Amino acid sequence: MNSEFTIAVHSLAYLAYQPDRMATSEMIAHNVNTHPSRVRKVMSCLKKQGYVGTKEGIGGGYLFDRSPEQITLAEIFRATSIGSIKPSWCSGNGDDNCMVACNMAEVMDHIFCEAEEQLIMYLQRITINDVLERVRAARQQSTT
Amino acid sequence: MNSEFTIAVHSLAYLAYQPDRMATSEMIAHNVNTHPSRVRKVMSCLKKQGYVGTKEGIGGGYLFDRSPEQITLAEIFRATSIGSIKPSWCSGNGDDNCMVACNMAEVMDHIFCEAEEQLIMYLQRITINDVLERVRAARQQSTT
DNA sequence: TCAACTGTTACAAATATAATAACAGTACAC
DNA sequence: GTGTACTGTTATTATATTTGTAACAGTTGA
Repeated sequence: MNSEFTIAVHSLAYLAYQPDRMATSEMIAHNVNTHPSRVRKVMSCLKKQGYVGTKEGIGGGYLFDRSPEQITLAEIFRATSIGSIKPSWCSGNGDDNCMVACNMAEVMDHIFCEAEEQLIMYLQRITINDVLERVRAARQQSTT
Repeated sequence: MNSEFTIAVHSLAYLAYQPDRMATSEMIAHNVNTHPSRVRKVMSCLKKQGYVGTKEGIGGGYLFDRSPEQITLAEIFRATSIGSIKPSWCSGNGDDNCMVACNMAEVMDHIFCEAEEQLIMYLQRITINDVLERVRAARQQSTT
């Protein structure tokens, strides 16, 4: 799977963690441990879908546009990584006369598509707020 | 996801399609449209798990060891591609003092792990025989 | 003992992913 | 206005992963 999903979730959790302040791409990138440009690319996508607000110019950056309890990971997955379950390689057709060779790609495609739907149903149950709660719980455990 | 899963499923469906004859890696590779060496690598793995029988030497090749109705795609996935849902890149720790930065990798890891379990549960419901049936159904549709 | 296989390793080629640089556009401070 | 600090976007380079291919030891049967 594409790691843009990870970047998006981490960035949103970071925004949820400090809800009042605007965060610049540089701040987020430092927290996520990647390049600011990559963060901007992902956040630009999230902005278009209405998940975050942005402000250009001095004092600008990113801010939540909806509440962290409303946004599920399913939505983020759809925005950033739809179709990434299916491998790019597909078993082609080396034998025109064979029923299996001719139709396997289509059958596998369908299987990967449904598999992704299952995945999305699972991600539907997790919100950005849940992620932040889990982060808090993980911290708790590592200090005991 | 790793395409070895696709190669494995295609190969097994091909074996199920002509259950009496042994198929060589070359025959399978031609049908799957890849290199015989890649097929041998995948099949070697399936052999170790007891899904297919192999015979070396003249007249050798691969043959089903269990019936196609028994083998689910979940088993094949586990044998070939476990762990491949999770992206190799993970959001690292650029900020030691931040709870989010420190624990996000662990939280995401857990999410990907559970997501994979969901996927496996879905694949559990599909057997190699089902795949062959779907191939037959696809053929049916394309001729009408 | 030869031919036709598998099993395995090593390496080259192709592709995908991530990092980085660069710069136009925007908003605010002065 | 002009400078500064930001986003948005594109292009390019570096790195990692995936796939294809070759090579050869080991096995089996004619």
